[in-house]
Amino acid sequence: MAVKRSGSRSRRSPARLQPVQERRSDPPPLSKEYIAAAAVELLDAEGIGGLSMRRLADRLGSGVMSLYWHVHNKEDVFDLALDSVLEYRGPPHAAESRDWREDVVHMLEDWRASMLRHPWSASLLPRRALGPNILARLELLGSTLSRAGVADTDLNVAIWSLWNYVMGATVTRASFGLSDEDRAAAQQRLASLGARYPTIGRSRLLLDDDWDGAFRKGLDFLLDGLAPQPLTPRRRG
Amino acid sequence: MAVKRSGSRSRRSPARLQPVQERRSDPPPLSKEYIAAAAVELLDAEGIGGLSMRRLADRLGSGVMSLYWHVHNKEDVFDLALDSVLEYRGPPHAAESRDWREDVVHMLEDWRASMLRHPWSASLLPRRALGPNILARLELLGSTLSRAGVADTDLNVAIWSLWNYVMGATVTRASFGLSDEDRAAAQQRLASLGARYPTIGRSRLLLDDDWDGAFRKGLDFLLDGLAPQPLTPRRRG
DNA sequence: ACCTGAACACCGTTCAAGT
DNA sequence: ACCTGAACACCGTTCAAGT
Repeated sequence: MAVKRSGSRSRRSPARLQPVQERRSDPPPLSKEYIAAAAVELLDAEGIGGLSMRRLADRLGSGVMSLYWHVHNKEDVFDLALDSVLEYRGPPHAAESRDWREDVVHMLEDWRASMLRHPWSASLLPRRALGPNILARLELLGSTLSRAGVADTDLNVAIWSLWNYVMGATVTRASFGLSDEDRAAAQQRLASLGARYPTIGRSRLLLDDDWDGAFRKGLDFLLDGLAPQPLTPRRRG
Repeated sequence: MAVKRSGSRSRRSPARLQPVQERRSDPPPLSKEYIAAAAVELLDAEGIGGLSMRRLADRLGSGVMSLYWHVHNKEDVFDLALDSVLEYRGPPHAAESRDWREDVVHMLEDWRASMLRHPWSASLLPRRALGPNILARLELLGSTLSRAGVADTDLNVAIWSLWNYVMGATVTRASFGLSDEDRAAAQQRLASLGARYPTIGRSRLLLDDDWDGAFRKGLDFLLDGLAPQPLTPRRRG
């Protein structure tokens, strides 16, 4: 039974120094986190065009303008949604971390996978705001590379190269991976223009769909270059 | 005398763009190309949020709905604008082409530069539609790599890896390169959270601004990997 | 074939006000 | 501190109609 909170209001005992406990009322409290979560749901369900402040408020059971108490504007909502989708728990057995390269690959594959799970995140991508989860990923990437022996002077280049590659791969994949028949149609169009585009027509560029494999291969090339001498992993005991 | 036009829309807010310059008083032809050109101007001047169908029509001196005869919808306008900005004349002395690697680097640096000249293009990026200029670039890239000796089975991976890298670098650069003080502020914030992000705080990741150098370096690593043995250019005669 | 205004169903955000 | 509705200044696109 949904006992209305309004009734229990009078029952409020003047409990002494109540810790900052939040009351769970049926109209939810409306916090930044809660707004972000609802935005992600909406974006997942309706895509990037489906998120409006009104619809978001609707979903949260609040008035539209209530959102603006917690959030600066719609851009802010996008920033929150993007970052909230990029939490990272770290590579497996991080404590032991016997192979830095394996760790880096795990981090970057997870990054890409997290975004592809929410394809709208790719189209949000050129954003100035770096949320805590994104920063944490950059930090972890940087510290791992650093521990692996990348010199301080090369560290930023290494981080940005890898970041760029991951972002580009994600954006591309999000663009072209959507629909098989779309891609087939595009390749068809390409073939019909065969004279103009012989090479990519022949190679069936738009039909090739080993995206994961291609991602991994390019990543390996980058890593080969960024840490030329294959450092032996930290020797154990 | 452009009586009809100036008369009808005299209620104007004070600061409009380009008051008299392009009022040629000729009836504008209104073609796809013309619309694309106007869209690019508008996007350059006002950014991605500044392009609306109404404003575009205004700039073209036509009614809003006239656009829809030439264009399917607003997405279509974005596609046209993006592609129109990506024309490529080819590498220098293409006919002689003594060094494939030099050519590829030129193509990709030009690609990135073209987009950075119109920063809105980066935020348009995850698009399904490949216009003729984009396809021409892909074709030229593919054929150059192929001539350089990249095996057919590796060609798509090579093309996509390079494309991904370029797109990612462009998107990132467009995001963070905008304002110096923004970046300084962000790095400042990072420093204040120094405990949480020691590595990228120390490396001053957000302040590093040798974007061009970093781009070139990562690109070289990729090219090293994609064409491992430095093939001598096709012997002539 | 090409262009048009009016109308519809939306937007994000400001503001003054309510608790 | 937190939430609200009304109002403003916009949107993209459908439609029926005009040349």
